[in-house]
Amino acid sequence: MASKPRATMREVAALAGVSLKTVSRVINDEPAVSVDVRGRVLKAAEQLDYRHNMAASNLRRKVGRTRVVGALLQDLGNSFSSSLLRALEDAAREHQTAILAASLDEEPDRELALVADLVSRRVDGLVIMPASDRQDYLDIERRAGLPTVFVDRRPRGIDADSVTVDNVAGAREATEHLIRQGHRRIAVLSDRSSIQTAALRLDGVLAALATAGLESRPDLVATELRSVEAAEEALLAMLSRPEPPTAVVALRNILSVGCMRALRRAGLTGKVAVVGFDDFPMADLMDLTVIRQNVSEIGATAARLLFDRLGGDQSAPQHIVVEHQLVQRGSGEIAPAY
Amino acid sequence: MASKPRATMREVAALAGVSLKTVSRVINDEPAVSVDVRGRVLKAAEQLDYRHNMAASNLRRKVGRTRVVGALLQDLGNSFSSSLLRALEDAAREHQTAILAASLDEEPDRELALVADLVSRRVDGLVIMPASDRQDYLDIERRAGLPTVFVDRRPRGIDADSVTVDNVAGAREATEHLIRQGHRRIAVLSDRSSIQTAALRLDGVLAALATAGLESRPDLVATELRSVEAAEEALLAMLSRPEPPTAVVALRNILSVGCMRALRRAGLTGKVAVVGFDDFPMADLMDLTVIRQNVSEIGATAARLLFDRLGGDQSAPQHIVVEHQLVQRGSGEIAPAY
DNA sequence: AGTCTGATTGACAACGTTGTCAAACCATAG
DNA sequence: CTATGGTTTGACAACGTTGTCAATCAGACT
Repeated sequence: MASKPRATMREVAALAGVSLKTVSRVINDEPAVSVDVRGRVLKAAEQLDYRHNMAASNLRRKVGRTRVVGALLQDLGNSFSSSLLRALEDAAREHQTAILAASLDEEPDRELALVADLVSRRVDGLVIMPASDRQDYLDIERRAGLPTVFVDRRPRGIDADSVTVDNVAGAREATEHLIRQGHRRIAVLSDRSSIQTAALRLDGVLAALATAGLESRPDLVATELRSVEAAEEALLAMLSRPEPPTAVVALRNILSVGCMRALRRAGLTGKVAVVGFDDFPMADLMDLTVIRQNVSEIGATAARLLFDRLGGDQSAPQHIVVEHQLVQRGSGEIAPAY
Repeated sequence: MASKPRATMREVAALAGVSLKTVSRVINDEPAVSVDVRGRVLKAAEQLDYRHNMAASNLRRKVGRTRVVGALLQDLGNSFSSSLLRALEDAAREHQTAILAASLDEEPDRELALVADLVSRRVDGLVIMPASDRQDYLDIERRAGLPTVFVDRRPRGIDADSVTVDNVAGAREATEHLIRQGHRRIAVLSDRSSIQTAALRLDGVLAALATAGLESRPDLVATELRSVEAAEEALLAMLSRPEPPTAVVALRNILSVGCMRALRRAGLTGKVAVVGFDDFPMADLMDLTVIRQNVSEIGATAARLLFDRLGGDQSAPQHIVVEHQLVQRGSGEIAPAY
């Protein structure tokens, strides 16, 4: 338990009877080392349990890459963020790069703090699903050579790469789909309106309603819903009012879950139509019709942009919009009950 | 785009007209600095966009902690791993520690490679859900002062802290629950048998069957199931045979999903009883009865052990077993149909 | 004025590694 | 035997920072 400090190249060199620099050469597989010296060094390193110190190495190297990128996502526990992280990881692995991951939980302060932390750790790049209003504070870091790719949300106050979906169009299509089934009283469940994606999706829903000549009914629009439970309660309240909705658009995966729970509690599963935004692992088992974002593709694309930048790509920032898709599974194809 | 290199303390010192060491003092909030010097330094640092370099700092410091821990989990995209990661993150944040996360995908080689990588990055500690048979290779690292906590699976060939559930008991209870409903032909869906948890859970099922005087029927035991699809196909095959199962124990979350899909395709949802091992976000909406592991508690406990060790705790390794729970939601309480 | 005290500041070495360059070595050719 | 040329090796500085310690300074006291 005494925890002896780790051996350094200096100690390996002493044991092998060579200079420190020769050890460095062996460890880094540089060519100009005779076979027996190489053998002696490796043996000494083995005996002392030598482990290369990447931090020291990076500090000294000319082009010191840490081979770490930061991933600042909304909530690593949510399937959207975790799927994204997984896609990033797979891409990063191909570049021998590790990922420092953290959750922002829609808190701008945490975003600032975590970016500062990652910068002081000198990560090679950043993938961020921002919680803040404006990201102009990142300009300094980008100019200092920190490539940054935005995912899920467009950057504001700064021109940087982004990978998003067309949230307005997706939400519009979800709504139009329900309108086509004959629905006129369509409820909307949305997240905090300060969140860019939430606002855009709500816009899309309202646009579709307006186009169809349906007045937007405040009593059927619930926003600022931050949890499964909040969505559940909000929808339950709507369902118990005089003119209940015959269909629901749930604008985020956890809101879809709350929605399904509410319908079940009200005994209305299969009676009230639902279209959700975001697909998730079990959605098919609940017959849930959704607007699916291809999360793997979003992640892979973001990683590609990032590593292209790290490879020296200096071209203008790109804003890639990944195709979404209406996946019909039944819940969205239910006709109005009354 | 020219990406000027970041300013160093030396440059800040030059601009502020003080020595490098004084800048260091200001940046680290050390006391013995006069107010006006402090002001000059901060202004210079601001002007040059100075960012502290943690790697260099750690290298020099006496007790150089990187304030990074590694989390080697099975699959960051799976809800079990991602929930665990989230719990670890929350605990780590309280210790101003970041997390390097990676997926092992049940590949022992990747485990070895990732551990080596994390060691060379000098992470302060390690949380690992191992993919390998034996982890004796970690002994060297532990002796060199790398605290290691195992989650979900017990260590083998090495004595280190662990946080697990009682897989045998959990699986036994799941099976007994079905037996109590009168089931005699109980199918089992299990993962690769080389995976410790899979093997233990299967043991638990077989023990329960044996105790109840039910012979284990090879035609109702499917192992080596690595995906939702594999589970789905395996169960579908069983259901189409002469003596189909009247109940199923699915020993992992994705296998539960495959199971539910198969039942739905066979038109047997609600007819065949199911108990799953592992809860997951939508399980309640599918009426799925499960053995729930308290994943947040597992993660929080693992983090507590780890940070206790980092705080100097030298006591004997602990093996904490977190309570599991049978959550009845309907699918497990269905009586045999024939 | 001279001395002391405590606060402030800076010079220098060191953390573990790699880049640079010159020295030492070896074998072969003349 | 010496000159030549290539291969192998090591001394030294440097990366950006902090620990150590000594130097300087201002003010207070004799």
